[in-house]
Amino acid sequence: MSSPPLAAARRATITDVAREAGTGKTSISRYLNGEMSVLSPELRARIEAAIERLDYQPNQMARGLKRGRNRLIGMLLADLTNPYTVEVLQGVEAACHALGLMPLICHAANEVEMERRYLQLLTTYRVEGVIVNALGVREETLRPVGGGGIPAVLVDRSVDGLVADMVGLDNRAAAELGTRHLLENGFDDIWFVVQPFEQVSSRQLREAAFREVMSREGHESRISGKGEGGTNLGKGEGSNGGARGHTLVLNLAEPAAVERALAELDRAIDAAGDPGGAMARAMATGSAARNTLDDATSNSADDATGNAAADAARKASANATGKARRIALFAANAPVALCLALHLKARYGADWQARVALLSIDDPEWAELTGVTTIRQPTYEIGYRAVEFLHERIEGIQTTARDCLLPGELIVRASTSR
Amino acid sequence: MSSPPLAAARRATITDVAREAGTGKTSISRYLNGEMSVLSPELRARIEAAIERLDYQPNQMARGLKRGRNRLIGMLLADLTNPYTVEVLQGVEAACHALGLMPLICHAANEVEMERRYLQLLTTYRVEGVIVNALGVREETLRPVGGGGIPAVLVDRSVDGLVADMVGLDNRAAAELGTRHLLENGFDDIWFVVQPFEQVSSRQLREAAFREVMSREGHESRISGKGEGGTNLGKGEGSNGGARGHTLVLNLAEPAAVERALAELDRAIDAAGDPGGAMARAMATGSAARNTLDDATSNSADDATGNAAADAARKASANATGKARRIALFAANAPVALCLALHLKARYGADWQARVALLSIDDPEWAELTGVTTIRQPTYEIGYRAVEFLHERIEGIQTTARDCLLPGELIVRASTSR
DNA sequence: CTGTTAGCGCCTTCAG
DNA sequence: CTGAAGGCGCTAACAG
Repeated sequence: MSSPPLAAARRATITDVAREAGTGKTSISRYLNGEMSVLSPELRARIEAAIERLDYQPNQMARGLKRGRNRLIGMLLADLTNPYTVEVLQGVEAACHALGLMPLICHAANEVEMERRYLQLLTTYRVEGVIVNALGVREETLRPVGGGGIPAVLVDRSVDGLVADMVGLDNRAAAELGTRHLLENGFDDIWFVVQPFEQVSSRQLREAAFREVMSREGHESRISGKGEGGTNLGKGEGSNGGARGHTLVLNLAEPAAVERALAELDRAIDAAGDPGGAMARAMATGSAARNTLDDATSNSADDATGNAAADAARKASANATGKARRIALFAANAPVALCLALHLKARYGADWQARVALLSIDDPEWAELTGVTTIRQPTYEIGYRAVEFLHERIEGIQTTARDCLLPGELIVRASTSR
Repeated sequence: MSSPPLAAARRATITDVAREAGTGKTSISRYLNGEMSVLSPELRARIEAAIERLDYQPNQMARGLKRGRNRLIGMLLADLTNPYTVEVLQGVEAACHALGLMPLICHAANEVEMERRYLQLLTTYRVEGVIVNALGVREETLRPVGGGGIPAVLVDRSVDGLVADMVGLDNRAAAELGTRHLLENGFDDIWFVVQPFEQVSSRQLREAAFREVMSREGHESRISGKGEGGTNLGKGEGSNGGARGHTLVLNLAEPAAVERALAELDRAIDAAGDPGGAMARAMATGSAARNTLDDATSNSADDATGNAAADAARKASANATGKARRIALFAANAPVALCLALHLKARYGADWQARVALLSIDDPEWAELTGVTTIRQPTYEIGYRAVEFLHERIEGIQTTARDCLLPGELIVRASTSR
């Protein structure tokens, strides 16, 4: 009986409520803002009733316009496809919830142009602050943010021109943790695989730390996969510390580059030999590689079932100089790890882990399923802290830019454990 | 030289620009709204300059307040952890982008209370519409939406009290596609595993379709896992069509319930026998089950390496009545599939797929890696269409509530292919 | 305790 | 072509 008409009736305004309650707008406003002590119980009751009757809900836009703060913060995400991002988001949401903030989530989906537009949008909506997980950002694009503009805090990576709080993984420590683990478990060749890192501070730090640890421990290391050929492999066999380090750049945005880099990797793996006899086993059980990714290195004319596998096996046995070298891949993050795993599975069959070990920063849901060793980031806390920082800035704190580096946790799984 | 002061200066308003340009606010407003034909080139140039000089950006809140529309739409998500959700989101973003809408993303994180609060928040921000991927919603909680309230379109599932457009997977067809595939590939026992489906229409439809196809094909089927015991298994062996269907409810929100359900599944699997000799192989290679999930059914005192596996193998051989039955699991969505896969891997070792086949609706990134067969939803399109529908509603279209059912695509992988 | 009076930043008649 | 005036829904001094 009291249900409103079906046509989308205009929402009630504060004026309507005032009229309905037989009072002025001010009292309604006071009620809305919880200034109960200043309202006679009688008036208060009338207001309550009126609000109920009209199903009134205050217009946040108008409130914001008036008081100059709208409790909105922007959350700019580089890539929601990355589980890391979703996890951080959970922390952000929890913190916002606790602090009475409302996050506007903007997903740049790996496009710089989107990033620019969203940033622009956020400022025109007058959010009180932004927390930014930026992709390659030139200072230019986020001029409105940070320093002289609206408060900002960076997540996972810093941006060159911009001074602002930042919270993320302790990349140096994490990379060292992983490298040490691989070294201690006796791997002979360690490939650090990472996306192009010129633009992204966290990748830079991880790569640099990897290289530093390797050399500090007396192992040699070099970079490849950046230019065209990547043929600077196979030289300088005379390593001193035993293990060899190698950085491989994997540009996931460019299929051709990915293919080239993976081909280089394959050559190295084939050259290393087949310690566990994985190839033979894989081919015997019939669960061998179906070569789904175009693989430039395999052009043999074997039967369709396992040509890549057969090819690899041949090379391996031909190459066997005696004892095989144990090889491990250290992925700089989950997307890289996934790409590697998919490729390896396609090339070496379901049993690929017997041949190559995989360790990854980030701990995606499939890691446990696959038995891949990982370094889990404290994602939830990263998100939570970011909002706390931002909140302090919004409240006017004037500290100099802070960095919050949280430690990662090594989760050892079958892939690297003996 | 022209960089603004470091202190966060108050943003310029339309009044500032008018003064700076030596004109009235009206002309600025006209410029902002692209009414160029009504401005003398000279004035227009002055305005342009003033805007540039002041780095002016119109306040969207104020605009919205005035004209009554703010180009904001709400996007209420049940669970961002589910890859399905992220994929749909991509479509939504693309469509919003194309239509000049800005989605406010709200993540309920599987909590009904959050859902209620966000819905409330969205309406107080006067979004022009909402697209809702609801979790268990009582009509009550979204009273402000649909029918008499703000335009809404449902994604993936419908809500009982609410009449609104809805777009999602053609669940009947998808479930039939999967079931048929399993039947045709000669599986003897098919378990349809699904989260509690009373509240969620899509789950209901999938389950019902599964059961219907089974019986239409002349196979029997029954439900279990809903109550306490779930001991209604093992009766009525006399099936007519050969294959047996079974629905298992897996309440992921309750660990105890999960454990019980999985235990029932284990019993069935053990009873079915070991067609491929998977157990023996797994134990031999040393990659056998490390029992990470607490498994209530395994309490043998074997060595720590493979107690569950050994236990299972013993039961299996003891149970072998001659020819083993081939068993397949049909997961109603990705979260269920992941839970099953993790459990099976823990119990039967890395080679678990030789023993049980897994087919899942949804196509998460780990499916390809694991070789699990899936039915991929047209997620991107679902999101895109949802926004299109909503946009039409916002523009005032008056059609009766529409349903858009998109087909799923079967992706056959090793798990079920012979 | 309560109502009146100004705006917040912008858009929209309506006269110049 | 251009500008002045009024108001969107709400809050914040000021008086009563």
